[in-house]
Amino acid sequence: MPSSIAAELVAVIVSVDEESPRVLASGAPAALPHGPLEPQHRSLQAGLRAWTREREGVELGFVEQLYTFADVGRSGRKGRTVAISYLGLTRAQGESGWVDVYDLLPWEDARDGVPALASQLGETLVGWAGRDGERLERTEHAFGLGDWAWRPELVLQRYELLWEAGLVAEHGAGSTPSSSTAPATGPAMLHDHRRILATGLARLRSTIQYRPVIFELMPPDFTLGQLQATVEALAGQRVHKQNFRRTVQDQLGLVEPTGETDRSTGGRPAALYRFRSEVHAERRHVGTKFPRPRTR
Amino acid sequence: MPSSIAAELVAVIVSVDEESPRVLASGAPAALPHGPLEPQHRSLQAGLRAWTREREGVELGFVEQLYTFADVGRSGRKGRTVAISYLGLTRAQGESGWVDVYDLLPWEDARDGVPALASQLGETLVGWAGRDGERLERTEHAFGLGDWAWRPELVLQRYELLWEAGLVAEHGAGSTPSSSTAPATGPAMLHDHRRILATGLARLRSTIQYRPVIFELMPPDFTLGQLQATVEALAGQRVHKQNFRRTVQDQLGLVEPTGETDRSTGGRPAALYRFRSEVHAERRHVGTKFPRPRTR
DNA sequence: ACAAAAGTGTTCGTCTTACACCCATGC
DNA sequence: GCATGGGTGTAAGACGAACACTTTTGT
Repeated sequence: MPSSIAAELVAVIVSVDEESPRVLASGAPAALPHGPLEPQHRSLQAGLRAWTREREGVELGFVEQLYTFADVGRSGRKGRTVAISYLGLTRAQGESGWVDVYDLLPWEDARDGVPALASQLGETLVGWAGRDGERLERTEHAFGLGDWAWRPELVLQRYELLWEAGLVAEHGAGSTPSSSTAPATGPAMLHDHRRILATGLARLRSTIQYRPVIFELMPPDFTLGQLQATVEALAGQRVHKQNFRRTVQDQLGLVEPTGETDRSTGGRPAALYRFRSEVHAERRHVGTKFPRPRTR
Repeated sequence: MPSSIAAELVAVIVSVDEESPRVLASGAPAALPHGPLEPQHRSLQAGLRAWTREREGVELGFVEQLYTFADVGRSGRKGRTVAISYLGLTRAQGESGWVDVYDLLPWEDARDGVPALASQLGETLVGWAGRDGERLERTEHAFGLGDWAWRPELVLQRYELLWEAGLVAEHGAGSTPSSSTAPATGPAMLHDHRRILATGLARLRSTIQYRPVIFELMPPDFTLGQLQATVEALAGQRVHKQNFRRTVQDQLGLVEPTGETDRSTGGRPAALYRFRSEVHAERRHVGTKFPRPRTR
């Protein structure tokens, strides 16, 4: 007979502010929206949507299950708490409650090259790894050292290395990083919420490469420049402009021009596009592949 | 405060018998290994390994969380049961308890072309979809109809369509498929275990394309022909021989010749290879991409 | 000899990345 | 005029798929 266990939902709700990705979080230490499973909802996804609408006033577009965390001691409570985490996307950029993702994971924004903080952390981890070949290889792989290129989607691998090395703070469990030697790695979040956030960002960065979920984050009408800026904000990486435009337009039928233009861009007016809603969910597997500039 | 809920683990444990993939299952209706979360295990993965070793006598290699099922009524029990499902790979081909995956999902083996059963089911689903454009497009996409190619990894999409149309039996919930018109779609499994199996096969077929987990299923020494047969058994699809060999060998450092040969192949003796264990887990992201023959 | 499977060399075409360049607007 | 971002054509190259062919065994 199954054991009785405390179970909760934790949500990584993401929107984009043209410049940077934002996540719903509140309190001190910051906490992702979370709460118990409500028995009245037939499916978890439906429950999450209702719950986010009622409690946060946010209507979700794309929703995807992330991971179920159940390690003993993951919450402060004694005994085991199972957390089923979800990723949700919304274009509602409602006023308050949003936190810049890169304030919480400050080494993850590589739009202007790999940030100095990431390089410092990589070096620190190389020292931590010492003679341990596996640790060293994981570090070089995750942080783009040696022969490896920086790969934006390895968010979780980077976070887990930092956590193992005691370089990131987690509220409650574990010790504070030794602030003398180590660089500042951003604020702790409640329990393991920062790990859950890292899981969500990793998944999102992977997903936008092969499914056009990016449109869930855009306003109804947008320019290709805005679309590119949104992709770059999430990916934490620049993409090749000309090829990005082509890729999007060649995904025949995914977007269509509205006929209007946006003159506020500071240069030539940009044509506005909209996502073609006739495109059904399954057709959308074609994805928003984006060409990365060959850095290195 | 989190609600108290019944929680269990369900495992999709896979091995390959050169000819066909096998999964651990037992009983009537067949059930995947499952049981309550044991409070003594710190992490779920560790728990699953210990649990599989003790109860099934199987030592797992690769382990990965699949999905957490929590729909009301998914188990026979009243109220909600949360099932955290895992995929595990092993080379231990121990005697009993193994069931051929394609006995349970008989439309999924496309090694000799898309099976007649899959085509029949596709046609039946087209009828079921009727004027519903989204259903029709999902069906054509999942079953490789119209302009779409058959994609082996869409296991779950196919299963869910069949389930929605009432064409697969699930034990307890739902009705039996109307046996007069519909083709036979294999035996029911306990509760939603066949759906969980479909989730596992889908994940496995995706994973082998970009991570060399295939080696977890091979004996220590193997020929490239055996390796190819194993990939084909899982993928449910033939691959191009010459390019497969090259791809494997070009993944420099992934395999190395043992110097021995296997003369039992019926033709020219085949060189034996082994997986290079010096290759650490993180390096292994390079993957076992396999070239598919261009069918269509 | 011939069947059968192992193994090698090379061509062809597509898709990714990059480069070069023109266009339309505000200041 | 010139800075700024929008927008198009085309070439270099990597990679995937296919073809043609040789090698080594068992019967």
